[in-house]
Amino acid sequence: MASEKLSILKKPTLAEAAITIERAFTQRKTLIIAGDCSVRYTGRANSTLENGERLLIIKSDGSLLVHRPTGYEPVNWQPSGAIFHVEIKDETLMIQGVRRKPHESVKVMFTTILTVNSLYLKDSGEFILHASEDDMHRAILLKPELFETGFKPISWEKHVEPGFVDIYGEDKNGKMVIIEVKRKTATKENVLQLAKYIEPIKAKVNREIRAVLIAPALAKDVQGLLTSMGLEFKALDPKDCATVLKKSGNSKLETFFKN
Amino acid sequence: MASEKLSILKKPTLAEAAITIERAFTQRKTLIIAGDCSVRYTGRANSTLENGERLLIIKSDGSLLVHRPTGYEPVNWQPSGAIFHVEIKDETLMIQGVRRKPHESVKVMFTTILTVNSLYLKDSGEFILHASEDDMHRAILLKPELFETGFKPISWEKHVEPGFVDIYGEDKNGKMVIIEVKRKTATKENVLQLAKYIEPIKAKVNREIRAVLIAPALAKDVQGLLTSMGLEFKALDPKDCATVLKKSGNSKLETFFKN
DNA sequence: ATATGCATGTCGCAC
DNA sequence: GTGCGACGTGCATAT
Repeated sequence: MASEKLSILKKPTLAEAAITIERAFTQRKTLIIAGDCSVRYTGRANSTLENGERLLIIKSDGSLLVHRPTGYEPVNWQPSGAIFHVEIKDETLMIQGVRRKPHESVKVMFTTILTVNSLYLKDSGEFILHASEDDMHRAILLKPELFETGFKPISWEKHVEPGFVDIYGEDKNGKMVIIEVKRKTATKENVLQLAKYIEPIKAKVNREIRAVLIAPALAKDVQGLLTSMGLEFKALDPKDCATVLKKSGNSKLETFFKN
Repeated sequence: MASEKLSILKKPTLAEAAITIERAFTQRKTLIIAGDCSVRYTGRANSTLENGERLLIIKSDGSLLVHRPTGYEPVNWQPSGAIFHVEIKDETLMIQGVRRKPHESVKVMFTTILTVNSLYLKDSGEFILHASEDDMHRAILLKPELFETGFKPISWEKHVEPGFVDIYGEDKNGKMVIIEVKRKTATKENVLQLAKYIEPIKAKVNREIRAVLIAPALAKDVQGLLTSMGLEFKALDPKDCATVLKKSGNSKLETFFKN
């Protein structure tokens, strides 16, 4: 009973709730509390949230979420690493999560509690995401003609002041190519970023350089800026890159990485 | 009974769960489901999550969250606006949330369900956040000596190619001042951004210009870059700005905005 | 509708 | 620890 996998309270008193909550903390369970509360945050900024019915979720790693009945994002939160404290005072159940570095605190004050769910969740399932920017890098390294026939990648994620270059190599004429990859429609910012990367390289190596932005699309008004700065654009869909990787597996890629 | 504010199932069968879930959708309630599931996402990218015990939250506005037992962020999600579909097949309860624009889908397949909470949440409490970057703008406009005695702001959020300038004005000697405000430690990126902005302005107006970065702090290695580009830095804490605004209220600020 | 920039962004990775 | 950039970023705002 003390260590049941699952305990649920329906409309408990604050005192009853407090006991289950405390126990959940010591047993490192996941807590879900629904009820009428106000919230106060102090830390990197300050915020107040007046009374209303919300969901409070506290995980065993010390992360905290306050969710209103609408919206994808939590209205208040604490990333993992917080330490919690519970107390009842003046007909109010207060749960406080405190975190250092940065120092910040979320206080949730409940006046009424609808439910408390305390449960032990076991989860070791693997999560895999495809079609990231990194997948695009790998796909281009694996199959350089995704960019251009004759392109030979030489290096990737290369550190050059003032930052990193995603991929660089040589085209079929031996001209140096610098590639910046984006998984979303490329913006003005991205163009400026690429421009600022190539400037010092141009200054250093005394060769002609092609600077290429690879992305699924280009923002509408950016085309002009791009060409005026002497940069190139090549359309490429991250999903297509994921497909390429899927087809050829990782073995060939590892060979590439080794040399 | 049909429209109870709060219904909770403990270790229901999939069929029992499905009924409560369907009802929650039609009644626009908030759903919390805990159980063993796998998840599949298709849309801007693709992802798979193998079996494990998680929390699924579905709100009445069509937002969806899948939370693992650790971590602040949901492992899978759907922003508000999704439409849901429930079905049981092959000993599996599948909940699918589909959204258009962009077209994407999250499928959660439950093999076991620990709990279902279906609840109606009423929340009209006001949320107020202090110490945003916008608060910093307003504080400087209201009390220019936060930057420098004798500074006279002229405009803010002014559009100048290739972007916006946060605040501009004149110092006590009548020299033009361009200010970029950041609420966090300023990075190399921020410095370069400011540099990019002032170049075209310098070219246009044929006057000397002071370019100032205002932020709570400066990243370690950036000081050199900053001075080498002829930019200035002024430390300012967003929290202090919030205090300034709190003290003087908004009336004076509105007067400023009017003129 | 698209573009642009902030966020208590969070998170992971390199130095 | 700090710096730096990606993220299925989400979100509001201005055009």
